[in-house]
Amino acid sequence: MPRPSLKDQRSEEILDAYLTCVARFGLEGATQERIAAEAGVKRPLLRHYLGNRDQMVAALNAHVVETFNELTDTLAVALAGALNADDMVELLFTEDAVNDPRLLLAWQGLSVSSGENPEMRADLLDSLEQFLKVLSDTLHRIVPAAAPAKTRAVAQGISSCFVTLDSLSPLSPPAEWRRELKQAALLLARTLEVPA
Amino acid sequence: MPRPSLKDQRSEEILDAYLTCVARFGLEGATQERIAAEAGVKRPLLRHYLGNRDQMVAALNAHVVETFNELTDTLAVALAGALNADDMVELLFTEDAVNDPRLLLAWQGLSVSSGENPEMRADLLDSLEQFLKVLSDTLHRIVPAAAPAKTRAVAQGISSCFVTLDSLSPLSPPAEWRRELKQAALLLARTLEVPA
DNA sequence: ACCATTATTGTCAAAAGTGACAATTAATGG
DNA sequence: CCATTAATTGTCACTTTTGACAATAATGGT
Repeated sequence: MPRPSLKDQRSEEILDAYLTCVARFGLEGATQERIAAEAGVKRPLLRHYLGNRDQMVAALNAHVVETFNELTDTLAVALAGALNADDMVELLFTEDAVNDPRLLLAWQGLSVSSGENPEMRADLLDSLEQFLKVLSDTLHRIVPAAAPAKTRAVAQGISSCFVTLDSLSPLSPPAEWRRELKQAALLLARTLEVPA
Repeated sequence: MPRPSLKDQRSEEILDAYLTCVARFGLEGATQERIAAEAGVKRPLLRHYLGNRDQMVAALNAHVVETFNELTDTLAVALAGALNADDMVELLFTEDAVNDPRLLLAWQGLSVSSGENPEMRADLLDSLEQFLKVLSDTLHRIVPAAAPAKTRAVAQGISSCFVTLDSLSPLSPPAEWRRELKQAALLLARTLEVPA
């Protein structure tokens, strides 16, 4: 009887536009007008679907965290086929889906303003911890002999290179940097395979 | 004859307060009222000393870049005494002056919103390139035999760990992460000393 | 004491952003 | 065709932020 609800679809579209704006202007710079323009809708629709500003931020946070977690899961599956450090790094730095810098930029934008919101902070931290765990577990599977602490440190370093790549994207750094960061991750991963 | 000018001192104070606010609220979230409150002055003073909003952003960018460059120079001096990879990483991750996350956070905040401002973008990129060069040169001095490309990659990786440390600070991550990132940098640096 | 210059504050108008509600349009089932 | 529900838009009031100017206070030299 009722008109069919577009809530899910429209919410996704708006959140995606929101994500774009946060990546480009920062969390506080992502005004409702910019979001609406980006999404190609009128401003009042934002409120209709996502609520007021606080609720919008919460929704974006949930969306970012969820997307990041899904990405982590996808990555975990892909990494299951990695036989050595080279495979692993190759997968990490070529996965196209991962190559959307907006997600990481929004993640960082949210994290800076998460001081007043413990829940957001915890979710963001958890999502990163989960990502680290996947890297760490993969490394452990590939090189079981390595000390856990060392494996964990390597995972942190690789994650760091990976994150840095996206966080630098607004500066459009020279193309070599991408290769260099990738190679750094590679060198780091190999340190596990060649125990001193 | 005239009243003595406090322009330099006050400008520094205000810029420091500005830096604090940008680190905490992001660039767009650093309103003049927050800055004024943080600096302990009335809002019109900001305009008196630094001009309008655009000029304030430009001034902050110049300040951040300058401070970062000075820090890089200081680091270069300190690193001149490093004899091996361990020394280098130890210096990097203990220098107290470097340990002010506000600078890096503001740097990142500025970088995301630098798309519209090519000059800012160039200055920010240069400051990071200079930092990388110091790391790279130090590594080359310590291990001259290493291939330049490899040295450069290692410098990128170490820089990445270093930057990540500060950029995560708003989430107040577990204390282990600091040690892990430090050890990742250490492992990476050592890869130069043990050529395959 | 007076002058020149600067610091500092007060105040107002304009602009941007947000919240909320009413009104209109559109689609589906009966 | 009608009723119901949701999508979509229009619009107004309120708050926040910014820009700009005037006015006052303070300081150092003459």
